Amino acid sequence: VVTYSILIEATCEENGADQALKLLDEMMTRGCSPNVVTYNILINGFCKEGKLDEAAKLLKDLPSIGCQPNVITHNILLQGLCNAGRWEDAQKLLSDMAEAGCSPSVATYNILIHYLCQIGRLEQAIGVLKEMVVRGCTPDATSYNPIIHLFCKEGRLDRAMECLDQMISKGCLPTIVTYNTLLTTLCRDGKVDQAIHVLHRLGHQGCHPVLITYNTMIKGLTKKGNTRQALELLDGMMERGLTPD
RNA sequence: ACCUCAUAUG
Repeated sequence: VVTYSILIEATCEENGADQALKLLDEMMTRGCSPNVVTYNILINGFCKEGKLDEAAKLLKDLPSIGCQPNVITHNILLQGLCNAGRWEDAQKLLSDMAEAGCSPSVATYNILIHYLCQIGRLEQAIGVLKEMVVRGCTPDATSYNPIIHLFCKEGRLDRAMECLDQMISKGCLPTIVTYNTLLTTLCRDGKVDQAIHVLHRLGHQGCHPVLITYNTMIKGLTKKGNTRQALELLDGMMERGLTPD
């Protein structure tokens, strides 16, 4: 079943999910039973092609085929619906999920937060963040990053920095993406000194600057006319084994 | 073997 599932995934990517269904038939003919992973792969294939109704139908039919959908099955469809902006259908899926006794995972909430932030619904996104905690899911950096990004986009750098402090105080480790988001905004706003300060501190949270980090900082410094310090950073990045582009 | 992939520079 693993062999066939891998092949079905590759077929989805190269020839589409409809073609992959033929391979599903073949595996069953040969006496090999697909499992939930096999079906998840197919549902994901349909979603990636925008064939959401096909994906939804397959999910709905699973129990009668003798396969119980799991949280990943639902997350896959949820992501597809969000990408298509079908928020109502996404809500419906969440309630179906609850009804089926399938508990949301961190990824479930992250998909929702990311979507809400993309469409600028900051308050709703924060609502989901709070709800996941109540429901026993611990937010991770993927939960916080889109919210920080939206704060930055809306010119609320203060709230973004607050959010960073909050995640750290709750024991959630920021990633370099978190810092790149903040550094970009600091540099754009001309607050390069503060950016430098943050750059020097991100190592304390287990993060390491990457190429994007340096390009952002160097841009910020040169914009301020501080070419000397920009050149120092160039040396610094090469010392760390990073190749300038 | 399956779901989140988010951040720049130009």
